[in-house]
Amino acid sequence: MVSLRLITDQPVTIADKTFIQLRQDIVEGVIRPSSKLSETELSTKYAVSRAVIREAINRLESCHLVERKANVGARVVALTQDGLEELYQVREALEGMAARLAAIHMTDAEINDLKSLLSTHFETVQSGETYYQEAGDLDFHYRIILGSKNTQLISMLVDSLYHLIRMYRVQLGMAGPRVTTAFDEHRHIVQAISNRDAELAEMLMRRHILYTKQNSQKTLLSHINSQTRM
Amino acid sequence: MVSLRLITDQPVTIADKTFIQLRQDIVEGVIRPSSKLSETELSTKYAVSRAVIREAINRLESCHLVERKANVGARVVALTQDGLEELYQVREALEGMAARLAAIHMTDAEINDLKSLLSTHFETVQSGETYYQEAGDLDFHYRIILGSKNTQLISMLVDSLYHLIRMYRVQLGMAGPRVTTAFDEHRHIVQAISNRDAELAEMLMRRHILYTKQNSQKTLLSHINSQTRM
DNA sequence: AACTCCTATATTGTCGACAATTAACTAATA
DNA sequence: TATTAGTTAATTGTCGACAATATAGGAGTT
Repeated sequence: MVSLRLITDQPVTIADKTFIQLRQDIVEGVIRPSSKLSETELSTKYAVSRAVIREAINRLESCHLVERKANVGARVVALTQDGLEELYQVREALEGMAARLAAIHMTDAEINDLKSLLSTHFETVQSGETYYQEAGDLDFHYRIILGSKNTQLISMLVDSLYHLIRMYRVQLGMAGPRVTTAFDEHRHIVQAISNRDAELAEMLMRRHILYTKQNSQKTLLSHINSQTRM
Repeated sequence: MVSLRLITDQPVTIADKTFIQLRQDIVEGVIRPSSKLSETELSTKYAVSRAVIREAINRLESCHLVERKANVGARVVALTQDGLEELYQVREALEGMAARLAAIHMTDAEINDLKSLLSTHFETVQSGETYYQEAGDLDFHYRIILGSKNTQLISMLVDSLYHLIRMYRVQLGMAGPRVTTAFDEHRHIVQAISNRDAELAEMLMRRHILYTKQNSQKTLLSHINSQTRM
């Protein structure tokens, strides 16, 4: 139904697996930001042919995880404050629209699932654990994104933007203290979707992402200050 | 500065040229929608190796101009009403944000250029020619998009979304009667940007795109009705 | 010593061939 | 006749080799 081959179906071809492996290694910093990607080196390292590596690198370029120059080669993107800012601006626009469309297109059953997911999170918060867990937060956002039923939108967010954001999160250690506040924001968004108030859902989602951005930037700044260089 | 290698720099490699040629042929309907892209066939047709064709097809997939299935092959996307709807939803979100950012980041010189571009268009309208010319309209939108100074945003709009939209326009013959009204909308957007009113600029751009969408859908509908199938 | 030009080396770009998979066709059976 | 299994043909996936380009280093000159 949706074209997210790499999400719904498991990878079938060597190039698929290599692409996913490379992406993971880049996102998690095994391959450092700004470092060069030598095709021959990687082909021996991952035990595949250069053609496979080339295809993987091409796909990574489409995700904006690496940058290529003709006849020179590919480098992993650098992590900069401007880059993070740009990312969150795009995310605000796209995911705001996703929330708007989700309020229109999600089925009642899907909305109920979303509510029960929120309840589970609420219990987690009450039990003292930090709510803003990677997995839980991602689950929440993914459901709304998928709820938009817009394949273009879904693909842009899930296939590229989220991996880049995760790269910043993982490598600059952005756990953040936004524990209970984020939960309330989530709750209000779900309420708006449940009321089929598309306008409000978009607005609340955009504000939620704006807050998240400000928090991330603070974390990034302190991270830069604590290091000599990045 | 900006990563738009294929926009700013001219293509240097055979794969670049082939990609651009293939993209043009798909957008302009030389290669029909929903038709299969045989690698061997294309490699003989364009007189390049299969590896080059494969790389081109991979890039086309990233632009959402073709869809691939592993071990089966690639097909040109189909032109559907839902597809057009999805496209315009994404465009509204992204280009609205672009207008917002342009109001913040465009230099005074760039804004003046935009104003003089508008004046040129005004004269064209007065002289009786239709304003909503492909070239003029595109020029206007591109300047605002580039004015956002957000490379992610720019890349998404210029490298993929706009080619898809143009594919619909060209193949379904959407010239549209939105002649002078579109001009007024453009004028108001420029005014908002000139006033550095980011909020208003985004809102006006979104409405402008919404109008364009409704117009396109009307054209598409009548196009479908005049044909037995599409 | 600084600069330019040239050469050598390493890396990317391109190609044709082989391997693996899918789709179509045929034949056999219920 | 419909269905299933097997076989064949065609297409895609993968690979290693060769060609073209860029970077680095050294020789020569001012």
